Amino acid sequence: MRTIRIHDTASGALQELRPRVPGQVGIYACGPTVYNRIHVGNARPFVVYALLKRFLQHEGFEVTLVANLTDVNDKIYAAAVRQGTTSTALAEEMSAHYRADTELLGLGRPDVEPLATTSMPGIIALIEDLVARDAAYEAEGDVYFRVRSDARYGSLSRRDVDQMDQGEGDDPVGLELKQDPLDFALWKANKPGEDTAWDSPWGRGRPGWHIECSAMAEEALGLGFEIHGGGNDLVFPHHENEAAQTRCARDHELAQIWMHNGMLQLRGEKMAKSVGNVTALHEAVAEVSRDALLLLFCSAHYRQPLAYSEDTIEQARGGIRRLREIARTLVPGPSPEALAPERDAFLDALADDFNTARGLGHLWTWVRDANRRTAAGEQVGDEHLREMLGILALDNVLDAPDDDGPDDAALGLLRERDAARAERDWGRADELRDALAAAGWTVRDGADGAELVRAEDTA
RNA sequence: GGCACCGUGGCGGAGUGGCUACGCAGCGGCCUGCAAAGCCGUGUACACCGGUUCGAUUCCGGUCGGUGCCUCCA
Repeated sequence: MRTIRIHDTASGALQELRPRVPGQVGIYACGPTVYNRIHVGNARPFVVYALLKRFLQHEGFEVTLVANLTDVNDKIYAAAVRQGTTSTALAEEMSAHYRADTELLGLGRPDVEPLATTSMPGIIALIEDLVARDAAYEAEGDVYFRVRSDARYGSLSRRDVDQMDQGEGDDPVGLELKQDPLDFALWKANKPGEDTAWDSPWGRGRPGWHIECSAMAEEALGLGFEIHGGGNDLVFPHHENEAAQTRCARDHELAQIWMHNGMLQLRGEKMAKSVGNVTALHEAVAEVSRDALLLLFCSAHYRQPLAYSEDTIEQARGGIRRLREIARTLVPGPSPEALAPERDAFLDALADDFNTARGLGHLWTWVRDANRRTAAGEQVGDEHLREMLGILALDNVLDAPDDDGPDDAALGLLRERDAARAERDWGRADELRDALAAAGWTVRDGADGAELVRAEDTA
């Protein structure tokens, strides 16, 4: 079990992972608001935290990963009205899409996937506690959080409350009810056009955006859990508010480490629904392949912006091809001890703020050294590589495809070509190679004769 | 305007006070009938200007440029 360090946004420094209960780690990752299908950018945190969980498990930790879905929200109401459906139907439809789309990544499910709509008792109880402590107040059926009641407000995003632009752009009603423009809604009274509402001590209504996460995270993981994650666009206001709510209600911090991933960028700009430059996740998986997409996500440090472009996608595809290639020459079993330092360096890199990019450098060095040994006639065991790729959920590329090998027709052509080559009839041999290529097979001539490789693995 | 982050060789992308990251592409070579794959070799890279230092891409200050957030956003 290595010492794990993770960058904490609140302190701006690496923090050692120190679980409340030794060996047990809770991670809460903010998921999407389900009003349309998620895009590749939304997949980055899903991937980062799923892989972090795998790495921590590899290191011997027991990990509980919680990823919520926001299924009640202004955006959902608005989209439902536009589409002539109910917000409940829309949220359910998009939640199902979200599960199916993320399932395409082949990373399993988070251990808990709470919904705001099924967490109302906890949400309401938390708001009641805040009101009882005078950290929140009711106003005509709304409840607002009193930002200035939290002396540490702004500490996560390093903002000075008195320097902040004040005002809530699109909610003039709320502005009148607030005692301070900085305050934000914990509970919103039901309004015309909103087709869902829940009973509360303040009348029928629904929760604000931030309170659900405070409630659901505490319910699933307790207070002071190890890692709270999400995209860095959530640092303010979402996570700042989440932290403030729990702090004021519980006199305890919600999480120990606030971890934030960088944005996926398309042509230098954040990929976002609001920018309108999105590629749907399910389309990206279909076009890029699940394997290359994961490798692409690992190619840069999680905190850095990641360019999603023809070039970076092609490079990721090339990486997968290279792995498939070496898989053909490795044998099952232990790897040479001399290669262990690269495997260890890979693991050390992940332990140091989950630096997958640095880790991959060592993985590629391992691959090169293994290829060198193979070329020298050594049988190289795949154990190290399988271990490293397993953490990245890419060990599948080492396994032969389940579908059938070359059919009789292809093998016949190969035999014919062997015969032509034996007669040094190069013209005929090349024709047959072209015929095999047309049938989807790439010919590899080696010391032990020719073999066929699926063209999709080499193209 | 405020806060945060970033500017590394053709591209992507780590990292470090002095020692090859790594990958892709290119070039040369080995192997090969040719090719593919693999291997070997190959790049006066650290935005600019000052400062600290024996020495800075790395630390400090400034300039320029970019990205994110500033109550919709992963």
